[in-house]
Amino acid sequence: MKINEMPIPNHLREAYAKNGIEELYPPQAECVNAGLFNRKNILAAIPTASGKTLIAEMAMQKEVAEGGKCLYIVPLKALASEKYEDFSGKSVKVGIATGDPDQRDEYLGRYDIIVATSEKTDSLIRNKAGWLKSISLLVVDEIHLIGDESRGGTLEMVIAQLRFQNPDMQIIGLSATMGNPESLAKWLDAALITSEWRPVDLREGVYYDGAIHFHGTERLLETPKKDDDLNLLLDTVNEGGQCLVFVSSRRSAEAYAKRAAVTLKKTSPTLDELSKRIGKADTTASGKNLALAVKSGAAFHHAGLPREARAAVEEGFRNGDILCISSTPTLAAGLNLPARRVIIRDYQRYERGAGMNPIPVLEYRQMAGRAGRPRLDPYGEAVLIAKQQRDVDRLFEEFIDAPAEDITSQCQRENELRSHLLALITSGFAQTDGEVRGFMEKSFYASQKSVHRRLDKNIEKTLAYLEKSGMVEREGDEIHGTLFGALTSRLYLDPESAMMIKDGLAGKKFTAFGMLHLLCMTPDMFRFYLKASDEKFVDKILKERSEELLLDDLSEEFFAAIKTALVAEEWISEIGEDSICERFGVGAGDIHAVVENLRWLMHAAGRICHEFAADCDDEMRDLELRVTHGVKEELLPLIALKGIGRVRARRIFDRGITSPEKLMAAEKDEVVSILGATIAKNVLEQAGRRSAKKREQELEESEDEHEEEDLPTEKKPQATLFDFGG
DNA sequence: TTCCTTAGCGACTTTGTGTGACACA
DNA sequence: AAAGTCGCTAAGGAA
Repeated sequence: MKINEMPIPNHLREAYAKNGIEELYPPQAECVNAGLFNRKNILAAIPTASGKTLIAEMAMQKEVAEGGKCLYIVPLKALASEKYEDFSGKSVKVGIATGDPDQRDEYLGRYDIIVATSEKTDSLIRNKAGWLKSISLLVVDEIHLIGDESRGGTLEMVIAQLRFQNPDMQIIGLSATMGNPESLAKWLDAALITSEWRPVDLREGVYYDGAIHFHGTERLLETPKKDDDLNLLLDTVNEGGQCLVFVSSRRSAEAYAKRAAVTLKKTSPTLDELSKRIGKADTTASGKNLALAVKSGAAFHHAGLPREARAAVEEGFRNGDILCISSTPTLAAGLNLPARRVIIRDYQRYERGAGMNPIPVLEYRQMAGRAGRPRLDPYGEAVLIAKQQRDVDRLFEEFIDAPAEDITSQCQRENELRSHLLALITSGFAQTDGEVRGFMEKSFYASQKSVHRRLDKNIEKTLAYLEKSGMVEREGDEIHGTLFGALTSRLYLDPESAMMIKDGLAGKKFTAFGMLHLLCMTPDMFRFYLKASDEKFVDKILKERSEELLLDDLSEEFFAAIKTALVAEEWISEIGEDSICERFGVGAGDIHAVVENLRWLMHAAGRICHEFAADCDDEMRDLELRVTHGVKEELLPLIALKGIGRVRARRIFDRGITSPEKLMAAEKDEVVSILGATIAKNVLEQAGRRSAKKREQELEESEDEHEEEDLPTEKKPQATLFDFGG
């Protein structure tokens, strides 16, 4: 089937022709035959790299040409930017919506195609973005994630809500291969396309004792000299290919890269440059290891690395300079980074309380699917490593020849349900008990199970919880959200988190550490693992600072929250990243994750306290700023200036310039000598404007105070959802 | 023989990833 | 449960 015959805009046809795309891949053609261009719903469960993006793009471009609007949902922010780049520059207006401040939500309506993460979409629904009603084509990438324990429920609810709002909307689901695609297709009312076809031949095999065993054939490695996992690497490198090695822990990833570097011993100016770049981006021990390995052509990749270091590794690999990356599952999903050979060394993973367990087949498929770069490699190889002879057959059975798992709906889980039911009510999808039930009756969950007793019971329980928490109110048959419930939903908080924040300060004294710890205890916060060596920190806190803590508990979570809060506290005490990382054994990337997470929760907590809890607006606002910038309280006046971060603020402050006003009063030459001419000029201008404005405000405020004094003090401030600051 | 490096062994430790708010001149 | 780290001892090689 030819691209020329497709009912897509001319400019797109030309763009494809320029890139040498003239013919559809077989699974793409099947989608067309199934009614892709006739607004039929489609579920394409086909392998990675078999052209899913092209299917979606053609459909979206046609839809836009006919006056429609498209939403493309992805699971990861990194994927959102990748797709945004893909779709941009082709005569349609493309927007991106993630939790990062990319673009303002209101402006999103102006775009033809909007790329968004599932959580951001959920949040947009809760905040009633009007343009969502005009979405006429919905594409859901990696739709099999509907079965993901932690995030599947959100995706399911998002799809259900969008369908409810826009009954005529076309849906295209793009999925990895899974066990029960029929069941998902049925729920989506979609034509099902399944295929194993790939543009590059994929050979899957098991390595044991000097040879890779494939179905039918085997490949002997020449003169193996080292450990198995290194021989497999050398074999590919000698042929001019690259390797991706999947292991089960960060430590293993780093160790492998170290060994690979010693074995490869590649040198090049580009590698030296990359190595330097990485050394700058990550100055912790882990970063030094990486820089050293990269010098010799090997690298590792995991979430402990800061973004820039990760990006450098990805770039080096894509350009062919780095010959191998050993990686935790960070690279399995997401980013498109194929390699000639993929080595799945660790096919088991530790799970808390359950010991080592084999990874799901679905995950194996995603790793194996990274093998073979289209148009660059003659074939791709995915190799599992057997430790004993008898494992060879077992690995074929368990992974290579195994069917992928079935996916099951996750939206009936209690912690998912409480958040999503609240959203249904506060955003107006359901106003009565019956409507809540009715909505959930149309869920994927209900379509999978014929008996709905459990769902009914969970709904009942959850509604009772929400009512007890003061998030919803009943009036006869009607249910509606309270102000507290509405705010919780709009802030995208788990109701449990909102409750903890609201009640946490009651009768207690505000301290920064106590607040941080409270936030670290909420289900919305990520927490560090507790190591044996961390006990001394935790003990010390319990002995010396338990007064500051707002909660009392002895659970493992509680201790993990102490560690996490300590990391945050050091961050806002201007302690260097390196020393934090060393003391707590975490990566630079982890600190950024904690900070990001806390920024969001701090903001949310500020709003909740302002409206519904203790009066500590100033403390909350200060702490939010301190978390955002990583500074002590004393630097807050300076940090308000653009171009002044934690480093520059500290430098000026230590010279006795402690506020914008003092900055104005200081010798110009001195300011220039500290900050440099350009920044100094910019900053001085800002400071001037600020102090003028401040004087004005103070005048106004003193007038206000006079007026307020006459009012009865009993009157509570109206519960409006206004912002701080300004 | 002495000194230094290395190999081997056992005890001990640790164990993936990711999304979310809001909006300033 | 399994991989990696660390510290110890024994072994081997050079001076």
